[in-house]
Amino acid sequence: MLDLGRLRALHAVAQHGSVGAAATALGYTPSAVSQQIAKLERETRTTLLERRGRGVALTDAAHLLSATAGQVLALVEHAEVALEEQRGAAVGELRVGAFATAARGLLPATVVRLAERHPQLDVRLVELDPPDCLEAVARGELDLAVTHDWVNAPLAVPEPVSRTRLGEDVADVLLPSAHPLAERDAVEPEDLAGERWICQPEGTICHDWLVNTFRGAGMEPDLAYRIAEYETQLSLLAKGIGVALLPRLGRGALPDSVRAVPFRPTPTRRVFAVWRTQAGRRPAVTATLAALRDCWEQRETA
Amino acid sequence: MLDLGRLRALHAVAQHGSVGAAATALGYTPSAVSQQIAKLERETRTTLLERRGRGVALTDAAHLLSATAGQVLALVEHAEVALEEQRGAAVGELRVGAFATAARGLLPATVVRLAERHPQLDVRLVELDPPDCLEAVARGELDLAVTHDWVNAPLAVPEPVSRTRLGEDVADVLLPSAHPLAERDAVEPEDLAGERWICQPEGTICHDWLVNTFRGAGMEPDLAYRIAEYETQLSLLAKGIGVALLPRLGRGALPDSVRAVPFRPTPTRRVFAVWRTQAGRRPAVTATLAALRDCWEQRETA
DNA sequence: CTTTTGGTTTAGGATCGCTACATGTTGGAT
DNA sequence: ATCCAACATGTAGCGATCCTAAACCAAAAG
Repeated sequence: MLDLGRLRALHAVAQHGSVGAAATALGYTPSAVSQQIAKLERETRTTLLERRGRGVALTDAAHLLSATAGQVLALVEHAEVALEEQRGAAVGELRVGAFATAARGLLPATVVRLAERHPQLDVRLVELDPPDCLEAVARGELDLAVTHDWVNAPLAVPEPVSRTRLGEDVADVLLPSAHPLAERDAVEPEDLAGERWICQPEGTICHDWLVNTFRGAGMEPDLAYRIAEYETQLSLLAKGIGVALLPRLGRGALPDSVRAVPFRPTPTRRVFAVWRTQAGRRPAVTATLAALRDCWEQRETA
Repeated sequence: MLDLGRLRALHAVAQHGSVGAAATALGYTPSAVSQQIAKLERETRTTLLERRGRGVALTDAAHLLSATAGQVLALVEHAEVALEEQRGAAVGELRVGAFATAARGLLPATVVRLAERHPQLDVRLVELDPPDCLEAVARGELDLAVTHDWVNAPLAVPEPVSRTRLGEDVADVLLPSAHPLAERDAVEPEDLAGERWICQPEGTICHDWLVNTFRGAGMEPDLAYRIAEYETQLSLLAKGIGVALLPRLGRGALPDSVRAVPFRPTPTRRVFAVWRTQAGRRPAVTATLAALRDCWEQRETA
């Protein structure tokens, strides 16, 4: 493998026409340049310089080599500049995870905003449950994730992971419009005894919250429909065959056939962004955090 | 000015995925590679590697730098080749890969011939399966490789790789001399129903060919002995406990206790030499191709 | 001839870059 | 819970490298 310094020496001689001039240009003594080129000749087993009168002339091989050396040097210089530029710019691939609701209600806007601000950034999004999010981030499979917790199960982030709170997400009870309670200001567990619930599968926060709260009131909710998909839940609601507890985040506009009524006590979960602390210095990560916060604000004011 | 050696180290880490693998590929210790990259980081005032679990991950800057490093290395290699070409002599190190049979039956003669004709040439030989051969050549870890395909799985060479056909290799059935079919002119699958086969492991061409051909005739071969090593196969044959399908290339003289009988349909594979197209102008490569062709001829006439 | 200009060689000291070995983590196996 | 294997990094030291300085050589100019 040819040495870059020697190539530079040859190139300088080609450009400046003499060993001395090249040496001055490079800040060396002529001796150094002469030695470098002698080494290059030994390495390539080629004659590069020929004495011509008092000066030197380049052989064909030297011209050839000098030409590619010029390209190489330009490339390397370009790379150095690019590095400098890139320091502070958000570029590259960023793998983001988010729980389903956030993936629906928060991330699309964030991805669009990032694409506007940082066209060099390539955001990959994957929907993932909160515990998986955290693991994936810790393992480095994700660069950043949006996750949540709630009071009964606070989020414990492992050592090398940082987090920041984006805000709080409140869940309401969704009722068919024809339901007797549909126009109430708020409802409590006691009001909803005997209802058939549309609920996410076991292990999700909505499920746990519901079961917990009802048991706290000495009751057991009837979880008749275990549905993971948001649209499915909505169409069950629209048919009027059950009630549901659904977070505001990512809920969108409700059809006329469904009403949202606040629940007491208020089901609240805290939404976080998490990332490997080490990667926090990546401009791409800080830019995404900023975009997430912006989009969260915008959502709240809307 | 960035140092080429350090760029190469970074590029190797990017390609091989770990410091250790890169070190092996470059012929250094992991410590050396680690130090090189640490220096590169200091030079560029950039973080390039991040510890991730037991291994490392490249930062955005590192990916960027590695990409241009790849270009630079390609350019430099191109320049080296051009120089050598200009000189016209086959010299330097030439890393050659070959599948097992060729490594046994073709390469030894080739290496000897090359050593006679081009004493300056330093040939390194490594036995490698065909798919690995192709990859290694494409990645530049080998300068040239001898590989093969067969009709059911034609060889697809990636873009920057060239190939030339050396010839065809035919496989025969090997039978114990005492076998009733041992003196036949040819045998067919039907003749060999119920035989216990000595065969190479799954994934090898002999194995696939055998299974394919028998299934085409509505039968299933009984692959009783899965042996990779040629000598072991031969000694099993000599014991008379099975039959085998073995290519003529690299077979050598058979002991009296074993007979070779042609098979119908004839199992044929095409043997190729492959090399990076760019390196094809290296005299060392063309000289080796010539030597390979010569030795193949000689083998056929023998 | 001598001088001037320019390149090469040699000697020597600073630095570099490698290896060997020790250390620190992590993740899987017992 | 504990050990072990895999992997990366830190340290010390030795040999190679690369520079400068100074001597040396060769060609043109006076």
